[in-house]
Amino acid sequence: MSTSYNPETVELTAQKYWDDAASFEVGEDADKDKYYCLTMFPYPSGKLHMGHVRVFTINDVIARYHRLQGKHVLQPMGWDAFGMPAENAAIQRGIPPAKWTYSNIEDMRGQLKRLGYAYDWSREVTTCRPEYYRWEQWLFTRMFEKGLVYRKNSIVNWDPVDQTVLANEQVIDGRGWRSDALVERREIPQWFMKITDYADELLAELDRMPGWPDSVKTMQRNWIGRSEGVELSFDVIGEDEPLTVYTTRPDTLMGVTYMAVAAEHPLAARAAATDPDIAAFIEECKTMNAQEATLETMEKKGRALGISAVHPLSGEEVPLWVANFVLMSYGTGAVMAVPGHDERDWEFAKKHGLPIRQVIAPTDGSEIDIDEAVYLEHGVLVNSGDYDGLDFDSAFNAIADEFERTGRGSRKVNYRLRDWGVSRQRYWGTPIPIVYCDDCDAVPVPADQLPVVLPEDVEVTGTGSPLKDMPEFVNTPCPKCGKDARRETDTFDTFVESSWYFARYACPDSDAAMLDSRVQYWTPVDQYTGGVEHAILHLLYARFFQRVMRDEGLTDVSEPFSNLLTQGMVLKDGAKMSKAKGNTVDPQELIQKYGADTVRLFMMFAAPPEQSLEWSDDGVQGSFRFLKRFWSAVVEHVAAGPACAVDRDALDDEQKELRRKTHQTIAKISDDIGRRHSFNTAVAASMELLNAVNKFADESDQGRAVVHESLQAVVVMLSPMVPHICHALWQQLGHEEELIDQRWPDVDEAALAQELVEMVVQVNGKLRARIAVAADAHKDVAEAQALGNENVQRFIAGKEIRKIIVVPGRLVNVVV
RNA sequence: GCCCGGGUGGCGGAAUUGGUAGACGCAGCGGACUUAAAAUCCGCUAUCCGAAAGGGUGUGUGGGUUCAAGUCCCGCCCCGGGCACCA
Repeated sequence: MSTSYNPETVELTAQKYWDDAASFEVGEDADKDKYYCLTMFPYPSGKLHMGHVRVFTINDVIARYHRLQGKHVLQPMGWDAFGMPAENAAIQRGIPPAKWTYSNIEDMRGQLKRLGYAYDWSREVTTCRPEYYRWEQWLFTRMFEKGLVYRKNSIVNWDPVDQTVLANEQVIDGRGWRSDALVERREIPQWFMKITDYADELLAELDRMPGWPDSVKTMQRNWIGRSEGVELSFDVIGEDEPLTVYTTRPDTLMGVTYMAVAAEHPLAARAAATDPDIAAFIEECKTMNAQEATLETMEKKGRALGISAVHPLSGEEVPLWVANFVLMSYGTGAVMAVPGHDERDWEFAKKHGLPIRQVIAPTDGSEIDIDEAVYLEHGVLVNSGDYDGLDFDSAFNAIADEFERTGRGSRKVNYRLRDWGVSRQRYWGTPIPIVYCDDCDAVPVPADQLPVVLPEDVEVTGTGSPLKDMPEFVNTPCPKCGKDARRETDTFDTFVESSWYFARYACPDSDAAMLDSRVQYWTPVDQYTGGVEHAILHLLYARFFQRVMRDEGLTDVSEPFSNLLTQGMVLKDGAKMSKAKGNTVDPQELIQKYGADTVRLFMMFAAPPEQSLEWSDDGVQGSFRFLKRFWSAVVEHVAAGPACAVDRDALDDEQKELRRKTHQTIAKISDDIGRRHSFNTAVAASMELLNAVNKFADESDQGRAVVHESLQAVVVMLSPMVPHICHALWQQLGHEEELIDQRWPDVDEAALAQELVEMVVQVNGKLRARIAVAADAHKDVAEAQALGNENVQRFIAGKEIRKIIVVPGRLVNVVV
């Protein structure tokens, strides 16, 4: 073998070996301890970007590490192949979405292979294939039978020029991205999945998921947003139907000075019929962006409707308003307003000159001015008649009891979480398996008629819907009565595909059922890795789907992912890499220049996985330099002839010291990778050990033996990150058996023992000296040695020692 | 606006349970090798004062707790992610 490091030769050789030996294809072996290591599968956008390289490398390191720990590891890969970019490419370049997608998959698979990831390619899953999506169509029809899906009207962004529905990101400043037309809010019937049926379970289980980051669990808790409140009704003067509202603050009920309804509310519509100003306001609300971020930050506007409700406790009349921040689709489409104790109500009242009434006072008896500032805390009731003096809990219960007694309201648990709207008015997605019949209404497609195949040979123009224009797709007999009927032309949200692919990897070829018994062996996923941007939606939908599959009897598992690692983005010049900013770095070019191992190493070394990673071309150079040094250290050591075994009793002090460093490093890297996922410090520790080996110039038998032990350990421990070079160096070190089948090195506790340890001495918390103390020395000995130190004496001379703190093996702090 | 993160040398980052701030690497500076350059190797490198020994300052910002705070608590500023049709 040549003495200089040639990454291309080394990497292609290793990859060919793994390929020929099918090293990473795994079956279900009941005697082995399985480890399912998964990364969020990519959208096949055309080319791998650095973000992909980062997350895939992180996951590959974890997978290869666990294999060296003796686990039976499954690491699959596949494609989240439906989605908008394929349609955009079709519009711009006239290539059918299917053709574009399949060709991207080919390219990206090649790139992944060149990076040397330990994937079981025999399990590859592609979501735009009928053999995949037929099973989610099937599950949808099962959910239909169980009443877990339903149809209701909901709002979409309608582009009146292109006659099409736009995604939020396609609406720029209220206008369509292609047509520049003013986008309208339009209500259309859409399919929903009842994720709220599982809200309690999804929430409760978070407390029993130690393998997930607290930040993600908190985000999901807040997203589900369980609240306990009271639903109560207000009579409306001149109306038969009372107005129902939900509040979590019934204690502030006596502070209600007005109420607000949504623009689409029937009461508002009735008022608009006679009042052109209200009609114009409602019209204005139609062009309003419905995104939560916009709703919360926009100017709060409203109009008085000229009608009043009756306060259920005081009998007082409170005016009714229509307001742009109340949405018909959330809750009852109406809210009670307590300007004294709600931020938004306070601002609205100030703006429109509505009365503000204080009904809560601070518990400590201090005075507040409700005209100056809103008071949001829980406190003691005032100006509330019989309820005066009660605290939050007593008032809540007293008022809730009163409403339940009179039948005008009841306690209610509410969730911020809304049901999952899965309908998309797009071509490139899974057809929703429903047929509309004039007699039988919406009929699910029977299992034996699935899949409903998406026609792949289409022309996408960006105007209208391709499926609607295909009579051969749309026209079909009703599965129930046989009469002429029409297929649903909407497709699923692509989050549906990504909500169960992790289970399908266990049995990708199962053609008799969605999942088969192999799923019992592999799931749950032991380690799941992906971007934080998926912390809520994808991960919550996947947790929901897992339970739906469980309740369908397909699996016993409730939680799909035991451990979760959320990785940060790859930045360049402080910003996310994007074509628009022109700050992208092509992994392909770097691999050609330095090899896959250098790219992988830099990714692992430059930042801890959870943080964003700042790209640096110079840093890549440094990683390449390190691999060259690593290569020559091993090659030169081997060239000097064979090394004998370490004889622990025959080592001199320096040999002992290198050996201590070796075993300290083994302990550190094991912890860094296995427990902390701190790959950057694991790499740094390897560099330190290699630096120590390079400085160690002892050609004696035991000297070479100790070096041999170090190098061997580094080769094994770096192999999860840089598998190709380690594969070659392991052979250089004279091994016949393959590195991927080795075991992680063990720590020799005896080698860690130290006679002297360094302790620092502080005076009043400031570092004044370092002393060497026997490792097993008593506190008093360390204390005496510290006080005897010359520099310490300078700072304590003539002062009274008030206290001495000794932290064994670490420091002595003298307080004067 | 709300929820979740983050802020440490010229740069990426380290400091794991409140106990030596700046490991490791990059860049820079000095040196060796070379006809020269590249590559490689060796040394220095938070900052200020000092010849040195040593000392002062220092982890976005203002307070607080503690013998001891990058780490814990309270307020503020800035940056990033998510907010239900980007994936």
